[in-house]
Amino acid sequence: MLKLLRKRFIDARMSIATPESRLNDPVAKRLGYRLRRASTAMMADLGAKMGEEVSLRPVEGTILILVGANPECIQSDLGRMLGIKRANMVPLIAGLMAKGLIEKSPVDGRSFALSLTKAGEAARARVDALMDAHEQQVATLLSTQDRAELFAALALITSHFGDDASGQ
Amino acid sequence: MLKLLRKRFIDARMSIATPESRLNDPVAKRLGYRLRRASTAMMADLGAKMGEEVSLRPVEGTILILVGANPECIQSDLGRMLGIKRANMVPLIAGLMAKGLIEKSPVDGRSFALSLTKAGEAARARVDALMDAHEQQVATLLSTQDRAELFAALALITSHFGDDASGQ
DNA sequence: TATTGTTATACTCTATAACTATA
DNA sequence: TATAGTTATAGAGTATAACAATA
Repeated sequence: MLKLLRKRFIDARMSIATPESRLNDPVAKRLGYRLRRASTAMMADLGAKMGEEVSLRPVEGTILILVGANPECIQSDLGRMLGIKRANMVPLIAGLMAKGLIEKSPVDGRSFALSLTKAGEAARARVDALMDAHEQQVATLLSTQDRAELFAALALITSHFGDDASGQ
Repeated sequence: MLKLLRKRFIDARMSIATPESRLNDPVAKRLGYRLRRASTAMMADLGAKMGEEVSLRPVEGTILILVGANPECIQSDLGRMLGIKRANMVPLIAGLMAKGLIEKSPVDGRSFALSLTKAGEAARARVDALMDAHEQQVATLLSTQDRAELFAALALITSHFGDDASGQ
C-alpha cells in the first residue's frame, strides 16, 4: 500500500528531468523562505568570487569597506553596525590583522582604533570592485525602478523584524 | 594624531543615542547585504516564535510541511528541493523521527518513504498557522502589488545565482 | 555601573570524502 | 554506474556566560 503510493512518485519522476520538480512545494509561496533562498544564492556567488580573487569572505570584505569609510572606528561599533556580537568580532578582527590588512592603535586603554594598512586599502578597493560587478548582474535582471522597490521592501522588512544592530 | 581622529568619533557619538548611527555605512547600499539582513531578521523572528510555540526550528517545520504535501516522498527529494545535502538531511530526519513526528517505511531497500505521524500532522498544522501569522505581518508593510513584485524579484535573483536544488 | 575586549564553549548550518547497499 | 542513506569530520556563523581592565 505504501509501496504503491511511492510507486506513483517514482513513475511521475520517470517522465521528467528533475525528480523533485513534480513534488508539491507549498513553502515556495512563503516570503521568508524565498528571501532566505535568494540571500543564500547571492551570498554563495559573492563568496565564491571573493574566495577566488581576494581570498576573503564577504564579512571580511565588508569590514574592510567599513573601516575604510570610518577610519579610527572601534570593533564594537562595527559589530553593532553589522549585527555581529562583540565576542564574534574578535576572531574576525584578529584574522584581518594576521593578514596585515588592518591595524589597531590604542585610544583609551580599553579600546583600539582600527585603520586599513596599505595592503588593506588595496584589498578594500578590490573587494569594492568585486561587489560592484556582483551588483551589476542584478541590474540586468531588474530595472532601476524594480531595484529601488526591492530595496525599499527589504528595508521595511528588516526594520520591522529588527535588524539587531542594537542590544549586542 | 590617530588619537585626535578617534576623538572626533567619540565627540560625534556623544551627541546621539546610538553610537554607530553616525558612522558611514557604505555597505547599506549593497543589495546582497540588504537581502541578507532582511532574511536573517525575518528568520530569527520566525525561529523564536517556532521555538517557543512548537519547539521546532524553521527547517524542521518546513520539512513537516513538505512531507505533509508529499506523502511517501524520500529524504533525497526533500534535500534537493531545499538545497540541503544528503549528508545533512540525515540528522534532520532522525531528529523528527526521534520526536515522533515522521515515519519511515522502506520502499526499495535503499530508500524510505516518509510520512507524517498523527503528532506530525498536528505539528505541521501548527507550523503552517504560525507561518501564516508570520507572513501576515508583512502584509501590513507591503501592498499586495508590492509583495508580488518582491516575490518576482526574489525569484529572479534566486534563479540567476543558482538555487542549488540540483547537483547535490 | 556600563563598556571594551577577550576566552571558552556550544549549537546550528554547511561542505567534503568515503563507505554500504541497492538500482 | 548511478543513487540512497549513512558516518565522520571540518569550517563557518551565531549564541551565552564569565572575566579583566577601563570609563
